[in-house]
Amino acid sequence: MSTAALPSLLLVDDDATFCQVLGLALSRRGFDVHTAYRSATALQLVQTKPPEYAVVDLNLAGDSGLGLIAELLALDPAIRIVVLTGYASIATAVEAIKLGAVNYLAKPADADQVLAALAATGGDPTIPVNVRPLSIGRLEWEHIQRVLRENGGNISATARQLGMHRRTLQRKLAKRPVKF
Amino acid sequence: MSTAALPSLLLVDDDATFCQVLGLALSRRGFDVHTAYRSATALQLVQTKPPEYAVVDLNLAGDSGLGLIAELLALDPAIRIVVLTGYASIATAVEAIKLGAVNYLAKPADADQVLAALAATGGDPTIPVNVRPLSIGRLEWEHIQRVLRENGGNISATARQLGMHRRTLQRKLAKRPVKF
DNA sequence: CGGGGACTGCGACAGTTTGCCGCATTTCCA
DNA sequence: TGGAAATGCGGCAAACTGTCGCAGTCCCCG
Repeated sequence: MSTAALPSLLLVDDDATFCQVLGLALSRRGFDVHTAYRSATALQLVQTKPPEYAVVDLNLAGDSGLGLIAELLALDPAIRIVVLTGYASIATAVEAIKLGAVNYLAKPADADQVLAALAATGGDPTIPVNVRPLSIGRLEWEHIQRVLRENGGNISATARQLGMHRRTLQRKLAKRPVKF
Repeated sequence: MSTAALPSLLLVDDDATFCQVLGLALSRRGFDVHTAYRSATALQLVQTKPPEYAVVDLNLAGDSGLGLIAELLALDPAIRIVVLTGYASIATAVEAIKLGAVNYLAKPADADQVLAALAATGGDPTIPVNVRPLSIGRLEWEHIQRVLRENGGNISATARQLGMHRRTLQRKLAKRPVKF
């Protein structure tokens, strides 16, 4: 197939399997997909030829994907970046959008959702508001994520501040966020 | 304490009790606080004299607070708006930031957290940064009390909404008779 | 360069809490 | 007033938490 007119898309995720699956799905939908498993690789790719779109995971080995967002946009402010993470939290979502991402999705998300997110326009005040409050588990997850960010990712300091044992915090973080 | 240079803050929330408590706390921290229980009132207030800061809830009776964000900023792009909601979601957080809010918090949040959120990335040196986050236990307790009140004290309904077993909620409520 | 000192990941184990059952009473309205 | 819904509580297995320990990694400082 011709790559001449295909919009290019950079997929950054340290999960190789996930990359393959999503990458293939996006290719089928008419994207010229390139993949990187870490920030450094992604930046190299972008320097030679900036893509039009990018899908970035947050939990990349080493530095967080948040930093990558800023670096990608510094190289080319026109890239439309969507964050896609299995450890979604409001705190990181806020940060990602402030940094210039166009959207933020929680895994699992299929190719269509990613596409919709990439295409999303600016602020749309018509988004419906949740009908039910956060569950205890979700609230706890959000709170932990926020404090963790305030402490620059320092687990020990966060645990102390939260009055919770470090081991317990570790175990909580190892789990995925609770839905709802 | 001089009142000459107090920064003005608009608090928009349909929960009158919540407004009073938070409003008082913010006043004590050196803000000239004005309160509105609905969007229309808020807009009127802003037209006469735009505040420097605003704290808005998302589920105002009638239209969502998201729309209000856009309208407030249309009247004065310099207002620093923080969203504070009991029905937080990543989707609305993303929208709020895109619309121009500087931050997004889930209730329960105390006045210090609100201040920290207002100050975020703004580099406003007048605001103290010394914030100790709520412990997990306290956060949970506040949240439970809030939802319980919304459900008129109905334990079964609250437990359902919180995705928690009714027996567990009973035990939690029994254990902590409103001590801090 | 060699030591603290702090952080991190993780196994193990006992003590606590939660999920989930069942059942006897109230409460609440239609 | 009848029945649905809510409540209070006992009990048990499963899941979670608090603790301790240990090894490995970073980084600063003398």
